[in-house]
Amino acid sequence: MAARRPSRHAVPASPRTHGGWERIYRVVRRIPRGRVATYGQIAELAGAPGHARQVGYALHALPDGTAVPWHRVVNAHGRVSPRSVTDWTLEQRRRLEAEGIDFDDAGRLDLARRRWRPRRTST
DNA sequence: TGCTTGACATAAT
DNA sequence: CATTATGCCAAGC
Repeated sequence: MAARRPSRHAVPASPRTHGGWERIYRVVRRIPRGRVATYGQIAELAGAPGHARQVGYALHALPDGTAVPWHRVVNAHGRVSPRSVTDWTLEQRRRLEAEGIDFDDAGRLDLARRRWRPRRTST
């Protein structure tokens, strides 16, 4: 599909220059297939409660084709966060549906049922 | 060096 | 349900 990168302004991420995104990616990678987590949840698990916005920024900085399951991160409303390039928003939803997650007419998924619940913050 | 922007969240209105 | 305000912080310009 749209194998186009959304990079509109910031291309990130030289694996070396990255400041602390690594911490965030590590948490996102733990999200199991068929489960989702919210930005705020990721921030908290990453040890940075309240930094939800930075989580979004970090995911934005990911290169396409990354191993990080960025599509499993949705906003607190249980919806796929609308971004600048619609194609990728649809791609995210498509991937989630492929993992068995269903959306209602309002474009929301059942967070209460699909939310990832890790036992602990990481050991 | 300093202001603006942005895959967000939460509370208040 | 939508809008506004505030917190957070890295990257762009």
